[in-house]
Amino acid sequence: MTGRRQEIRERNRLSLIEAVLDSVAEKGISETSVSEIIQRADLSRGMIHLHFGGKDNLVDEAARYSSEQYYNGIYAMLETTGQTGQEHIEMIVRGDLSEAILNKKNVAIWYAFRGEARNRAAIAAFSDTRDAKLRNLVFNSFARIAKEAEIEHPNQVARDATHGTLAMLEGMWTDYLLHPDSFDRDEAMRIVFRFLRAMFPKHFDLSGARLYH
Amino acid sequence: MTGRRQEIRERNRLSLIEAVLDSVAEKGISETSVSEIIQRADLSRGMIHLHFGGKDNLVDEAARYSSEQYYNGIYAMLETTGQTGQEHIEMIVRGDLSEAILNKKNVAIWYAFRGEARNRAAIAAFSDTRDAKLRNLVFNSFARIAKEAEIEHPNQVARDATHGTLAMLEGMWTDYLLHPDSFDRDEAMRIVFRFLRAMFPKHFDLSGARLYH
DNA sequence: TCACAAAATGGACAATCGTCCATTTAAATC
DNA sequence: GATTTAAATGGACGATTGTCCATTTTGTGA
Repeated sequence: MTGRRQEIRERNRLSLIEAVLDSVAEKGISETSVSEIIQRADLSRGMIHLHFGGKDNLVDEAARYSSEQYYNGIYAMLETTGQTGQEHIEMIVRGDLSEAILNKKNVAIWYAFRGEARNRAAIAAFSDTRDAKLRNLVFNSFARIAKEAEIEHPNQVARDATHGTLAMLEGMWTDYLLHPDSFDRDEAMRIVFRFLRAMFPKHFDLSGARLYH
Repeated sequence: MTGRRQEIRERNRLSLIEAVLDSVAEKGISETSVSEIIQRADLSRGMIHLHFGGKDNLVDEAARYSSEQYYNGIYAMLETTGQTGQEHIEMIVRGDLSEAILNKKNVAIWYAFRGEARNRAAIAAFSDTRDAKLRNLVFNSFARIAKEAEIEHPNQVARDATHGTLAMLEGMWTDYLLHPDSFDRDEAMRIVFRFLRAMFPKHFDLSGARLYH
């Protein structure tokens, strides 16, 4: 009949990955042991070795999976908006600060992994991949905006804008990490757009993209 | 004679703290074991229990020590500069991005601890303390600047400027964490001051504080 | 110089870690 | 329904973890 066998197998594999993410979010990396993982996944001890060859590989895979989820989320949002550079940027900023992406669990996972990235090549690689993909997306939008704005060094300005915007978003994430309950998403967005308006007054205002100018 | 006894005791105590920081910087928190620590400190196994009551307390103490070092560094720099708000801000930005403070070891330590902060109350508290002290310092400077600038809602603007500036610096640290060798300190500063110039054109230019206006 | 006490030592200890495999379970095929 | 085989189980294993204390070392004051 169907590949029921393989279906169960893949479900179990995914259970392990999600168990790692749950545990990392809840207890941190250093308390995410094999016992902890298999208990959360409700599977037997041997499964980690069977599916991933060892705990470290599983953790790496969980980091990869988590990174992929983030990028998919941002990318999906991008397809629901207009095609101008400023609309893309607005969507990335809004998406990056939205409840769906910037929430307690994701932030806990992301910072836990990054704290270990320096000492785990595989995790560093995924961290880099996520960063590079996003950076490229943002740069392309700013490059279009800078060209439209007819300013002097459009490439240099687009680079600065990319760098500054991503740095600010990163800082907002840290704010959220440290004070999730008092964090104000609207305020965070307003500050980012204040920066963008200063750089591209024809393209942004304090609430996001300016469409007609 | 002198308190030679106590002097050695305190030196050993400090050796343990520094051994933790070295190990966390080099191998990460999860590989910083008691064996690793005492080997680096060149002391005997029982010393951790003797001085700190246990490994967790020692790690917490190391986090506190590291946080204090950071703040002392920034504060010392502040005393070598002028007294205007914009000079203070410039010094904080320069200091925060200087080799003395933003270097591989400090960054590795800081992010490793913060990755665990969510699950360790003591570390979260020091992280918060460092953040609150700096935030207060920056806000006071911006409040003076905003007042001088005679703008409409000086307190609100000072808050936004504080929030935005610290978020950006935070993001720059992350950049450095991920790509320490290609990181460009001057570029990072220029971007921050570009933001500040946009908010307070009479007080900042792309290279820092404007003194006369 | 000796006796005292504070400090440091290093190994014993139980608990936990991650790995691995002989065995059992159950889906797929005949 | 019987046979085959891939998947899952769960305990054994040695290594390593952090704690703790009986013992040794060493600075201090008599």
